[in-house]
Amino acid sequence: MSMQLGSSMTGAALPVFAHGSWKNATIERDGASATTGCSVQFAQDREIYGEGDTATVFFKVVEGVVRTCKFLSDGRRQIDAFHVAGDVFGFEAGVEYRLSAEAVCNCRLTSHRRRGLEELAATDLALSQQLFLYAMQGMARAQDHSLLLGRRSAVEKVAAFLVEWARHAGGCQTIILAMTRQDIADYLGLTIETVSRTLSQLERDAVIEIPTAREIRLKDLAALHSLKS
Amino acid sequence: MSMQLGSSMTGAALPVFAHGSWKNATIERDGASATTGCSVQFAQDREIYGEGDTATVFFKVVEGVVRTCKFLSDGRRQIDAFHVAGDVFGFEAGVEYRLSAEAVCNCRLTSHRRRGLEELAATDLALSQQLFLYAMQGMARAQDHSLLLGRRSAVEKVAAFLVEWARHAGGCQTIILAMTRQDIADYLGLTIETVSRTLSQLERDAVIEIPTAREIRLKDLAALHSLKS
DNA sequence: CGCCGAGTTGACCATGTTCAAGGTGGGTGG
DNA sequence: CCACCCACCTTGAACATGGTCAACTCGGCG
Repeated sequence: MSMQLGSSMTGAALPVFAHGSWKNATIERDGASATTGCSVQFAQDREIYGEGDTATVFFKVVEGVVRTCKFLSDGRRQIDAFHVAGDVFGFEAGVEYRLSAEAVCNCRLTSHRRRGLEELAATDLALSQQLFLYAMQGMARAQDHSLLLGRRSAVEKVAAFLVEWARHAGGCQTIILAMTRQDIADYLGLTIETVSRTLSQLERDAVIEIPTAREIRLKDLAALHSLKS
Repeated sequence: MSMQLGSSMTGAALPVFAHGSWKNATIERDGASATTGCSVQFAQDREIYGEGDTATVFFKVVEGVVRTCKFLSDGRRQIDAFHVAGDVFGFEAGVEYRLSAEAVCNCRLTSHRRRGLEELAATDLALSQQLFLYAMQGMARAQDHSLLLGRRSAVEKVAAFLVEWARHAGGCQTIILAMTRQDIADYLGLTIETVSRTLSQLERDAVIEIPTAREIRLKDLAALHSLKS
């Protein structure tokens, strides 16, 4: 029985522990089911867990898209990240989830008991290192997001989002958005109207094409990259 | 010889590995100097390292304040965090520093060779777990910062900054700012003028008092907390 | 005393938000 | 099959928040 802790953790060239061959480490488990993923499904917009819930399990996306977000008391929402197939989310240092997680579309996930994994990690150095890498990449992602939110204009934000999502979509020219305009807005720290207007403007400028609302064709990738600033 | 990886990592009640007593773990080292901190000093506004530099060492603040930040090509700057005594910064998963680090004021740091630490971590489970905790807390901080930058107004941002910094200042009523208005602005994703205006407004509202520019007396902490929204 | 960098303040402006109206498309029920 | 509905999206106009530009103040230091 084996568990692979996610392509998101091994994709980039990030040699953490230079001496070891931790890369693509696959965690072998002989028999016990403590860390075996249970397959679970969530329908669109279903809450997977809420901020403050006790974090007994974490998840890996098999299929679909998940958003992790925080809410302010008045309902304002900030989406921290969209998680796609292979991504791990909901792994916490503390006892509670620090964010909420919701299914952007119908999703298949595997859930993993945290306790079991931790016990395993305590004896398995490679796994420990993998968890570390997961955390470091999460930090890097959040820091990049801060730069996006703090210092970029609406066009720059939208362009950055499209470029980022194009990678998710496998470098294809036409990207299919799993999320609504509201999701995009809450990810970029904008309103739904500004996102819509900005996309329309980009289409008028012949940088993109929007056949249907959820389908965006990137006509001028170079322009998009320079718009990111 | 021993190294303590920072109060910032052991301060909060964050039981990562529930079975172990990792808390306040002190890394013992017998003899070799690979991970022993060298004491280093940096004058105000000196660069400690730049984004893209090879990350051979990381640092722990002994005295003073350090900012870590990113720059856009046109000079816009986003400060990711201010690091105070006890905080570790500059520990990277990859080969390069992902942010720049600069001394906000005259600083004393200890620098630690990364390679040495990694070799040690490969054999030392407690240290491995501590590094993991460092990364997880860094991720949590960056995520909170994203919420601040994306979904809050100028007053809310400034109020949040003051409350946060009050903790750094040991819960004292009067806080001494090590950083300039420009630093605060770049941390909050605002301009220097907006920060200044917002502080003035808070003073007019009798929430704070500003005896000198770098000294802020928090008169109404409850009001500040509610302004954070 | 005068300079200089940091901070403050004001007037104007631009970007993005708010509020409101209309469009579009997929699904359901007659 | 078509009509209707509803959620999602787009567009417009007025508005507000924060940015820009510029003048001025303050305090430290030669």
